[in-house]
Amino acid sequence: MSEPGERPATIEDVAKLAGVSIATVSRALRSPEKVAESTRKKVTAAIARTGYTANAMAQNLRMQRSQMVLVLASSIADPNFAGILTGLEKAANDRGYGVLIGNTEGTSGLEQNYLRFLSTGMADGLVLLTGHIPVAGQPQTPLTNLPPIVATERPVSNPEISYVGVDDVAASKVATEYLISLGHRRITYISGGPADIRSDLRHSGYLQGLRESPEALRDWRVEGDGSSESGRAAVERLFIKDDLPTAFFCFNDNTAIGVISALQLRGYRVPEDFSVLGFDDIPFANNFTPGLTTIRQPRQHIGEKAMTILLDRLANRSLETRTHLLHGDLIVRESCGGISRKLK
Amino acid sequence: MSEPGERPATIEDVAKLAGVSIATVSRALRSPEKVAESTRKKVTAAIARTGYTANAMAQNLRMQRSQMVLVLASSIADPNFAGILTGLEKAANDRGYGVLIGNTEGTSGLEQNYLRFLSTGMADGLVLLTGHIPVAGQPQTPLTNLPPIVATERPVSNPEISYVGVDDVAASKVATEYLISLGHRRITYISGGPADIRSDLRHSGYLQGLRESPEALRDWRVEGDGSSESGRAAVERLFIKDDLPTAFFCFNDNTAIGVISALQLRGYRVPEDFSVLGFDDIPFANNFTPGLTTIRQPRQHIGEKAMTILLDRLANRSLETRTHLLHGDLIVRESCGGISRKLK
DNA sequence: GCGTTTGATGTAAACGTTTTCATGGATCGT
DNA sequence: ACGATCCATGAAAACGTTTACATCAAACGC
Repeated sequence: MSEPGERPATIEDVAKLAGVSIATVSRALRSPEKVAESTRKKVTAAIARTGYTANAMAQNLRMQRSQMVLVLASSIADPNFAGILTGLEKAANDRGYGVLIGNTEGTSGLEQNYLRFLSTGMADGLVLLTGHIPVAGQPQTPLTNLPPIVATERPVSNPEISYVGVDDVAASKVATEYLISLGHRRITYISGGPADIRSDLRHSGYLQGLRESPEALRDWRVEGDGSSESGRAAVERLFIKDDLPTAFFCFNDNTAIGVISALQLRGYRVPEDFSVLGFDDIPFANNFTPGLTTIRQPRQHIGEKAMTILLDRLANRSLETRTHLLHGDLIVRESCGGISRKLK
Repeated sequence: MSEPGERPATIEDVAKLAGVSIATVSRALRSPEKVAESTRKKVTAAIARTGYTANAMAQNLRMQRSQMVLVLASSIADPNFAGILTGLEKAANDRGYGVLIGNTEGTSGLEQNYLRFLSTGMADGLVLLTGHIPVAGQPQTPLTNLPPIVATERPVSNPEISYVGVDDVAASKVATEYLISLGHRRITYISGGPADIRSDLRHSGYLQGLRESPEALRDWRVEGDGSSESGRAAVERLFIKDDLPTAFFCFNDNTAIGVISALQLRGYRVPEDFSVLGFDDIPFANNFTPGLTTIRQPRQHIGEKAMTILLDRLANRSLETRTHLLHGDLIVRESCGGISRKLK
């Protein structure tokens, strides 16, 4: 029904048409068992005729909620973002929640700006992909009384905040052991920069892996920052010293790609001359030549789990904050090989 | 100051503290010129003391709007999505709007589901990245009385819907002319599948490019579907016939990557033996080896422009629907070369 | 000085729901 | 047959705003 120029039908229109009160219409929709079969039918018919849909603003105002979750990311373009968002979105939608996104570009100003969704009640909960708790610069913004928050992708050190992510330490250990099993004894870890906690976690997993095989034990860490450019730079620095590893374990796939292209530029081949192992399994890892051997982040699962924890918390505020680590599989492609050819 | 367990301050708390009516508080905030300097100061002070922030639900209910835009995408993982979303989000945020995202996965069921945001008034406008107008399967959902809609990334053929995107025809013509200028006379176009209008647009740009040079004029179109796998398959089919081009103009970068890897697998080199030109300039085009020569989509600009048009329309409903085409630059990297070496 | 304009403020309606409480009729147990 | 219980429904309050309208004092023109 609903004519072109017409305003949307309200609960009152339905009530009038069905010959009942608005309370009954509301009940027929929200708790049908409380209303007589016969009148429920009348209401249903009236709803169909009017094309009524409940106004969400009015509902949410009355019920003091928004059915909306704010997702704050420092970069939408991050290769991991899409997968995680897919998972977040799916879990939210399954439970009737909407996902509001905010791109902070790492600036505190934008971050503050997005927090308005929380303080005005337009969002009930917060998912942080930024790696830090939004700092309330203004005295106005009360850090106390925060809504439920869950961090993903990058951990946040705060007991009030749940975290869901891959088990960096365990996965890095597996990765390192794999390199050792291929015969490598000189393995460099290229870090993701000092600001990123994950870089330290992966480093410590790498150390645990090395510890299994005493002859390989050398904490050989070169600083990078997670960009492919920093991977290239790291390789160049190693060549200057002429002290070279036979394998690289990189903080992420971007770095690994940088490492590989730097090596290729110098005329070396991967995996024949050097092995390179990444982290993330970004969508492109498979299209790269050579195919990247890497640790896969179960991005979608991470997103789903994070949203589930958040919504559970929203439904039951007394729930504990949790930190939930998911397993990251080693994906073997072509960028790692045996030590045979050079050994040095 | 807002104590821990306390409920957020309302306009009434502020009014009481300032010794005025709630109407005056509202006016002090929305139209300060209507309130005396002295009382405005009292109100401001009271607001600071209570930490008051207006409840958005109440505001929006009263004002019959939501300050929210729904973005419907068929795949969040699409390499173009992040850039466009960044632009959409930026423009929306600049004007106080929020961005609600919905991942339809191409299924009509999910699509319908997300439309609830529109019909319940949780969103004021719609951005479509799906390439089609959501079909209302149920008689309930009235296609009449739709909110302002703008399509991006994929055109939608409907006069009621604005469109913002790259000028596919012009850009494809430039791409083809570039290949011709390198000396190529046998140029294949690998399509993006029958379902995608853009594939036809790019094809017709390709034809226009060929027309400039009579000796190259051969409408040589091979069907693909936009995936790298389909690029690979297209190459294989050409090799079976043993009728080979010297250059490939591909519907998108994914296809181009598939084409290149198929050629490399057969032992050919790009660009020495074949030239391959893509479309999109996906973030990875630069990291691929060889670097992809391609047409760059100004993703962020597209997003910003689309959102601007939508919000303008929201502010002034009588505005015309528009279709706005942006220029796509040719980005020259390494995947295209002269014809010299083989000529055949 | 007296109507009239002006300016600042308060009162109350409205936005569209959900839900508590009251009401009245039917059903029950005895 | 009568009080108690139950069930379906309606009236009205509440959620937190914005804004049309009323009010009243001060300033104004003459």
